[in-house]
Amino acid sequence: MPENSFKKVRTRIAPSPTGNLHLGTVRTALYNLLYAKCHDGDFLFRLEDTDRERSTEEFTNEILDGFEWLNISWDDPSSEDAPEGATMTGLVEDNIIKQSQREAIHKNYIQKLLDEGKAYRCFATKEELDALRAQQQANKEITRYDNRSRSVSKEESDKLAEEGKAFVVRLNLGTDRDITWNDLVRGEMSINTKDLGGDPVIQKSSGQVLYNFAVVVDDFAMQISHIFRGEDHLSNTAKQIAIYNALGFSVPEFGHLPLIFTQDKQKLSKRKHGDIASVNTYKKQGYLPEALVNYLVATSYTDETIGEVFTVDEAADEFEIDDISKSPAIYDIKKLNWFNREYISKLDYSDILSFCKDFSKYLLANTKYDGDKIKLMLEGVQDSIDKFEQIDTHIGYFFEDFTVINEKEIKTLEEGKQIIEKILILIDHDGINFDEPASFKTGLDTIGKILKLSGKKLFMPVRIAISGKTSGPDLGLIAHLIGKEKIIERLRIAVAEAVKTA
RNA sequence: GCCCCCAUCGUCUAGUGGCCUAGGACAUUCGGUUUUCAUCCGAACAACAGGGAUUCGAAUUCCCUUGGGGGUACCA
Repeated sequence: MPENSFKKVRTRIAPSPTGNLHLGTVRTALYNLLYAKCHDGDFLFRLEDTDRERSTEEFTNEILDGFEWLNISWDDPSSEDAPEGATMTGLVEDNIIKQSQREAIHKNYIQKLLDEGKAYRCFATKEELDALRAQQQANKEITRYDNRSRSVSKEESDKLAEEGKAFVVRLNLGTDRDITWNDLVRGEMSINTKDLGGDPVIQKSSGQVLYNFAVVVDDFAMQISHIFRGEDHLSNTAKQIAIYNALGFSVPEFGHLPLIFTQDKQKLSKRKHGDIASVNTYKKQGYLPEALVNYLVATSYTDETIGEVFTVDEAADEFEIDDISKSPAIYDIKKLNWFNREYISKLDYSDILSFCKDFSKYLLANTKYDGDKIKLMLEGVQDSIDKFEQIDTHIGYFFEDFTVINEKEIKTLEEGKQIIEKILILIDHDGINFDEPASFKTGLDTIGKILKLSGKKLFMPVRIAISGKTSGPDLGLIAHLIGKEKIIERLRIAVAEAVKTA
């Protein structure tokens, strides 16, 4: 573990309730959680709800529900072994620290910086700043704030403020200075203050404190020792380190994680890529939280000893920050589906049943089948579903009649007409016992011998006739579940269809 | 524009100077098992972006080029 002055490893996830829970947020949370767990540290949660215009209660609940569904929980920041001096201000129910509860504290620190001359008021109007930018563009210069208000005297500044002139507060970054840190994922990092766009605003003219500032005050107050976040925060980190220094706080360790990309190699964003970025989508489609979590951790992280399929606890035992990749990971829904299948196939029947019930209109309205038959039915399709949303397409024919419209399938029916007719005769002579799943198959076997047919040629027409599909569980099982009467009906229809089109 | 980051099969990655004619997983294709289906098993396909340098030896170190991405707010 890298050394710093913090007494204990404490990490956090700090989502902002300005949108629904994002896959990237979850992955960031997971790596922070894993790092804390493998160092016997704490993993905390802070809600960054200071943007009053965009933050909503609805998003807050959605984020919290999402984490709960994923079984990601955080520690109590006020627990007995919390580091000395760690704040409890802003702590609300469920171990959540709300940033909006800490505004007074943020403002005190702004004032402190102002008093110490490390920050200053900037009275430049929007028009002034626009003109500056236009001028810089005309001169082909880099557009950035020129730190003009640094030179305003303290007296002047106080006077203007007293007169009620609007101002923002900016942090004095100094001149041409490299801000460096040893990034836990990327190694030595260095960003020059002149590339930061001028002295950053830390308090808006409305009096509201800005993200970069509030984060630093809160992270230090919470005694956060390690911060893992997306690499899109790289330049924020430079500004934040400057703020840590100005405030005289010890600086935590930073690690910048690779981003998740979409197929088109853009940052996975809710705005551009819609639902696929939102955790809720996966919940609604019937993914298992364990599978989603596993997939998310496994992109950008591999460990030979735990392999591909693992739980958070298993990963926490072996977690090494060095095993995190530096390059972005392209989001691959097929791989996620594979993970989900893996987890579904391992589920106990009671879980299968309860998930299927949540996603199936047929099971909801079921009066046809008893519990034993439902069990046979669901176990028959368990291995073939990617996500529970698909359940009804796999079991629909057990509940509802269908029409074969696919030309290829109709052709198969025609070709197998004789087989189907023979089965009907066999059933008519009580040659098949529908109480026995094996019986139907034995009957087919006999017919196959008579007609000198086997394999696909023998089975596929029957499969299509009784299920309307080319794949599914064992034929004997299907016949057993659907029952004599219905099977006869479907076989007769199939013969009629074959005749009609022949 | 400027700053920063990244670069191995289609995708996720293993690989930290010789064990690499580059390994695994997903996907794809083809076989086998299951007389059908699913599963399972086997196989095939397929990559070190390019150029220099260092070295007896480079996917691995350094430099350049190229490509991709991120940032550049009184958002978080």
